[in-house]
Amino acid sequence: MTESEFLTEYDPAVYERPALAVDLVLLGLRAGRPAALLLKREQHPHAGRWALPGGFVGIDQTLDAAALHVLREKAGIAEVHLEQLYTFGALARDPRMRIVSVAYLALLPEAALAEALERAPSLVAARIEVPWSGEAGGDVAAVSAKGEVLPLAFDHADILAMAILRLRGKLDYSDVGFALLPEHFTLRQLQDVHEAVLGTTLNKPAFRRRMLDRGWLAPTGSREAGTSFRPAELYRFQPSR
Amino acid sequence: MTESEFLTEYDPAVYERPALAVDLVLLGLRAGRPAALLLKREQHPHAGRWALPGGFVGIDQTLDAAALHVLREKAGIAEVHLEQLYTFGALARDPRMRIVSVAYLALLPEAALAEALERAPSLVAARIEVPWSGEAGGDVAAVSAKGEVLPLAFDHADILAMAILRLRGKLDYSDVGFALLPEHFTLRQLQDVHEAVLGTTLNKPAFRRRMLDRGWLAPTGSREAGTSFRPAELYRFQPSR
DNA sequence: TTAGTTAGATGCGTTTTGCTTATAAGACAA
DNA sequence: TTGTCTTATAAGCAAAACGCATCTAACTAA
Repeated sequence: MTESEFLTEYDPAVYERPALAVDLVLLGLRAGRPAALLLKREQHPHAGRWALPGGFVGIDQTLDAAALHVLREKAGIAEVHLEQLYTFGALARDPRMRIVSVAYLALLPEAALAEALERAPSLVAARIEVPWSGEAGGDVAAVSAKGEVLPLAFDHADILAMAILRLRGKLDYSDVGFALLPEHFTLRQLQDVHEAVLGTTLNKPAFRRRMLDRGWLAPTGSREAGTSFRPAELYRFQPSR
Repeated sequence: MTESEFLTEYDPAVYERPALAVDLVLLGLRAGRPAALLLKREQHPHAGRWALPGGFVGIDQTLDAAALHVLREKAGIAEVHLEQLYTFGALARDPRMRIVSVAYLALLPEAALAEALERAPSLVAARIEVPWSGEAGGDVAAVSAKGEVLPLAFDHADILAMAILRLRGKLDYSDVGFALLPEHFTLRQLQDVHEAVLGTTLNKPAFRRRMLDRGWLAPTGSREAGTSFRPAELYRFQPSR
């Protein structure tokens, strides 16, 4: 959009249009590490490689709706944090035809991740390793539970890298961290989420203070159960006062 | 992109595709306030309203290339900071047909902004006002030099809002601020940029210390000229050490 | 020389942060 | 019942960051 001359002269049928798709990074934590849900490609191109779940954008579908559709149909989940990441438009992203893809980031609490794995058996959770090269964030690697490096299809390594980097960047000034936790959680669990995403360890008292001072945490009054030591207070996320 | 079944069954010719465009927020500072370059629409729809310069994405054009093309053709500039902002895909953004638009943010130093106004006489610089509603950032308003509120076309108010918000968010942890300055600049000019973007005043000694400690500033040894008072040291931006 | 103006530096109290240490609360075993 | 183990939570303190007022430097203009 879009100057007048351009559009009035523009006949939609004349110019070939790129196909438009969405790709979803379904991100959660497994064993204290970031993990994404991937699908093994059976057909060419990139048969045998691992891809993000995705789908085309219908002519009467918003981008968000297309992403939600993929979330429901391919992962069997809804009700998770979903945000647009970035749009990838390299010419040869897909060897078959020109496809521009709007990447989305979905954040799954552990339960949602397990549920997705159950409902969609073709999905596999792969640990995502991001070398801490300063801030640049070099090449990511997807690693299976057995420790094998999974080759990624298309430009999906770039998309995964951007997802992790975005998450890292937003973590301590926004409330995205809570999207990876169940409704009730302890401060230690919240810190584990931050440490997993950042790939570092954090100072416990400082982290507690910072989080409590934010005003986002409401104590529930109850405590975690099943520990063999002092149980921690359970908190709820309370959006901005 | 995109599961195998989906794609092999997908015949590009069968499904109607959204048109794909780019829209550019050409942002600079005028008289200490953020300003964007807008075009008055002459034709329907939204004739008489003001729009961001934009254009369609060619089938053999990357998104960045399409944005650069608009930058050169419609504003007569190149060599400015250009980054992808967000992709807008509401169904009725454009009443004529379904157009998905990838928004880009270009940051123009004062000289580039003036140059664009000269080379593309149809462009008008409009001050962008963003109410400081917490962080949410309510409706933006584009205001002409004469103080008139310019009605914006399509969803371009949303795009402008996102541009300003993104800039505010990145300002103090990234180096985007320098993209709005000439090669040599004083600390006061840098502070003016930050104050203009944030819409607040900043503490001078604290700002100086913070900026100098970042290690991004290299003193040139020369000083500004033409002042009727003590001239300030000129600095250069030196990317990350 | 003096007044006016802004650059740049200094000093200091307050707040934030990192880190260490102490106390509290539960399970469990003796 | 009591002591031990483990983690939660709180308290204390030094270092760093920050906000703010003030002081000095450098230049023009009269």
